[in-house]
Amino acid sequence: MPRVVDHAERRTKFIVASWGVIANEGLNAATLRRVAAAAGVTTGALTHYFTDREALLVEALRAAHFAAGARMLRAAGKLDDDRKRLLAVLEEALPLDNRRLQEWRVWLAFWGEAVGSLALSEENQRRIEEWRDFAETLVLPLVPPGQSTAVVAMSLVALIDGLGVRLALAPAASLASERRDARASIARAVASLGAETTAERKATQNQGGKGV
Amino acid sequence: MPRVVDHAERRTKFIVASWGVIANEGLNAATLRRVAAAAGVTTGALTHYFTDREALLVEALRAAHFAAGARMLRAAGKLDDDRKRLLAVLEEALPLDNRRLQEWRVWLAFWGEAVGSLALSEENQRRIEEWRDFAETLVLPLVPPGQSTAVVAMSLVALIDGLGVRLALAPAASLASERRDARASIARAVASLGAETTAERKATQNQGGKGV
DNA sequence: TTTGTTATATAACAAACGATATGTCAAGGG
DNA sequence: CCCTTGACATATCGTTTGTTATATAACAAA
Repeated sequence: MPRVVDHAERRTKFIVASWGVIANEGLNAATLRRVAAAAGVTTGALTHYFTDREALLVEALRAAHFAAGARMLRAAGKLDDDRKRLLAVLEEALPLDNRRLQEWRVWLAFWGEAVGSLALSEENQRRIEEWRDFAETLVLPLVPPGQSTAVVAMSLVALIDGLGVRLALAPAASLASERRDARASIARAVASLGAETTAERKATQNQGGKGV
Repeated sequence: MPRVVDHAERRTKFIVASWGVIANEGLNAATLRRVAAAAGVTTGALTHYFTDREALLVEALRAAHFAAGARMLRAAGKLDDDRKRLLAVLEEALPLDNRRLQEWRVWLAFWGEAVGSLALSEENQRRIEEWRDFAETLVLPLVPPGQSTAVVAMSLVALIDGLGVRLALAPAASLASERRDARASIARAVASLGAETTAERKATQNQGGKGV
């Protein structure tokens, strides 16, 4: 009897609409009216699928985390070599295209707001821990015996976060060159990581091969 | 004839009050009424010193940048050794005490809002460039001849930003251990920076003057 | 004391917000 | 054909916001 629609499809439509508003106009601009308008409907439709504004925003953040996590797992699965896999995942994490740039701006907006909101800070903390654990497994076979895997992984994660923030805030004019520098930065970090284990045995190979 | 007050002192009082509100309750909570109450006055006093809410916030951001910059310059001036100076400045940049933690949370809040506001993004961009230029001058004597100074500096700045974000968002329970890891992370980064220049060329043995 | 000027409190107001209630239309089973 | 049910638009309420206007208090000079 009821008029039938795809609930999941509607919800993701609103999620995507809220991503666009947040990334382009900031989290404050993501009002119920504004998000509904961006999705081409009115607030009546939006409140039909999300009880609260906060529920919408938390789900938007969660969905962004999930999408990014899925992409990174896919990037990791393609490669066999440990160092190449690490590099591929780190590159996948950076905002090197517009979709990922939007994602980073969404995260950035939520980070600022996470201070005052318990639900947001918990969701953020969850993502941070997952991302760090994943990085540790990737880094494990590459870390030299004398060093702490946790510290090495934390350093790489922090490097990605810092580069991501920088790219997310970069003006459009300098975005291309900043992206180039960011890729060179993580290439250097991964190369110097190997230099103390494998490359030291092979001696002098990566000096001209990968340096930028 | 006029009733005389110290204008600069009043303005900084409001700036400091807004820092506290932003760091503890988020940027959205930093309304005129809330900031005025945190400063112990009403909105009438606040609007007497700042034309806009935006003017107050921009000045709060600018003042936070200025305070941090002054601290880092002071940290740099104390030391002569290049590597020690770099490490000291990087440690000074991290949120290792409550005052700096508050500062980082203020920045984080503004980063999220900078997307939608031209004035905020410009002020942010200014600070990012100054910080990068400063890092380049510190890194210059330590970077090996084959590598790009800009990339090395960018890597270190990104590392600091990533660690700072992580610490700014860390729950109070794990803050102490996270701070320890962060210090280990930058110590490792600075040490590995020297390892590729002086140590590699001089065979890692005899370094009386400039050793780690 | 008087007077003029500034600092601050108080009050008012329109705009925008989240939330909710109500109305309307579409779709299918009886 | 009717009637139920869900999807959605529209309208409204109470609250909070930034901003502005007005009133009061403080204070220095005349």
